[in-house]
Amino acid sequence: MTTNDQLTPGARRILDVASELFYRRGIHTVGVDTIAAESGVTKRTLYDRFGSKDGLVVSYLETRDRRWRDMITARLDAAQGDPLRRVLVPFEVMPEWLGGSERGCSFINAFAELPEPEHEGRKIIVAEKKWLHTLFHELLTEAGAPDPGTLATQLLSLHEGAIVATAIADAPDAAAAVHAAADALVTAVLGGAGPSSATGPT
Amino acid sequence: MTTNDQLTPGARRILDVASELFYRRGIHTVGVDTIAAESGVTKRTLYDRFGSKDGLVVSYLETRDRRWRDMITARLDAAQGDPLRRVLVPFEVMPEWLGGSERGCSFINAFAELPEPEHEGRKIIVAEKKWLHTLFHELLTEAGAPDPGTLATQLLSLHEGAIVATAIADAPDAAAAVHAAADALVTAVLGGAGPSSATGPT
DNA sequence: CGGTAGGTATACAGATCTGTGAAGTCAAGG
DNA sequence: CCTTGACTTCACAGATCTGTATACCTACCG
Repeated sequence: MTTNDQLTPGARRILDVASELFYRRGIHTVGVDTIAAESGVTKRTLYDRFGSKDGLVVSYLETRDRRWRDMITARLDAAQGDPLRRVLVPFEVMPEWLGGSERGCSFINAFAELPEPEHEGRKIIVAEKKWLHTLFHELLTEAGAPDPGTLATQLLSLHEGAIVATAIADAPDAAAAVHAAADALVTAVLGGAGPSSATGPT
Repeated sequence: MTTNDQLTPGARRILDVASELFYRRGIHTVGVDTIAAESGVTKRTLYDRFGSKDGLVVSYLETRDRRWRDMITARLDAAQGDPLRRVLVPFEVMPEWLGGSERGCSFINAFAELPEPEHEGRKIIVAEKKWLHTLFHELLTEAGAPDPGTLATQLLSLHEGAIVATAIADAPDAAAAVHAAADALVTAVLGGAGPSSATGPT
C-alpha cells in the first residue's frame, strides 16, 4: 500500500497537477516532462518521489479512490437510520462529485488506458467498482430487500451509466433521472417503508 | 464521410487487425508497426489506404458504429408491432453484442483515449450514444410513454452502465439484471399493455 | 558543524512512434 | 503492350517519451 499522506511539497504539487492532467487529457497523452514543468519541479524530483510514471498513475488512482470512498462513507454516516436514503446516497452525491466535468469517470477512463491485467492501477479500478457494488449489496441486505444481488447490480449499472451518459451523450439530466429510477426500483421492493430489522417503519 | 465498403484486400486485413488490437489493447498502446506486421502488410500500404493512424482509428469507429446500428435496426424490424419489446431490443442483444469480451464498450474506451474535442473519432462516439438515446426517445414516444425524455435517459444509463459493470466490476449478470430493470421501468409506465396511439389504454 | 532531505540544472541514453521517400514487383484490363 | 492499381522493400527523418547520471544548492536539525 502506498500512503499518499505526508507528501513533500513538491510531490504534492506533482500529484495535483498529474491528477488534473491525467483526468482531463488522458494518461498516455500526458508526458512526465509536461507534468514536471507544470508542477514547477524537475523531472528528477518526480522520479525521486514516485519512482516511475506508473507509480504516479497508481498514486493518482489511489487518492481519487480514497476521496470517493471518504465522501460516500461520510454521507452514509449522516443518513443513519434511513435505509432507503442510505442506498440512494451515491446517487445524491453524483452531481457534486461530477461537478460538470465533461470527462466522465476517471476510473472508467483509466480502465480503457490500462489494458494489462497485471497493472497495479487496474486492481485499484476494479476494487473501486466492486466496492460500490458490495456497498449496495450490504445496504440492501440490511434494509431487507428480497433479491439484493440483482438490485445491487442494477443500481451499480444505473450509477455508472449516468456518468457515461452525462459525459458522452451530453445528457445533463442523467444524474437526476437515474436518481429517480433508482428510487423507483428500490421503493418497489422495499415498499417505500422503513427497515425490516429492528425499528418499525412509517 | 468515409465509405469503408469496397476496401482492397490489404486494407480489409489492416482494418480487421486494427479493430481487434485497438479494442483489446487500446488505441495508444498499439503502434502502426504492430498493426502492419500483424496484417501481413507494409506500413507503406497502411498509410496509402488510411492516410494516417487517426484515419485508421476513425475507420475503426465508423465500422463498429455501423455494425451496431445495423444489428439494432434489424432486430427492431423483426419486432414490429410490439412497442414494449421494441424498446427493450438493445437490452436483448447485449449478451450477444458483448460476447464475453472483458474490455467493455469500444466507444467508451475510445472516448477516454481521445480527449481532443475536434477529433473526428470523438464525433462518431458522441453520435453513437446520442443515436441510442434518440432511439429510446422515439420508441417511447411511439408507445405513448408520459415522460419519454427522462425514461430514455434512464434506459441509456442502464444500458451503458451494464457494459461498464460487466467489464470492470466483473458482474456477468449485469446484462440480465438491467434488462429486468428496464422492463420494470417501462412496464410501470406503459402499464404492460399495447400502444396508446390508436387503441386507448386502460 | 556536519549530515541529510528536498530540490535544481542540465545533459543524455535508449527506445519507440508516426510518417515519408524512392524504387521495384506483379497481375489485370483496355 | 502498356498503363494502372495494389503492394513490397527498406531506409530514414524527426519527434517524443521514459528514465538516468552528475553535480550543485540550501535549509533544517541534532
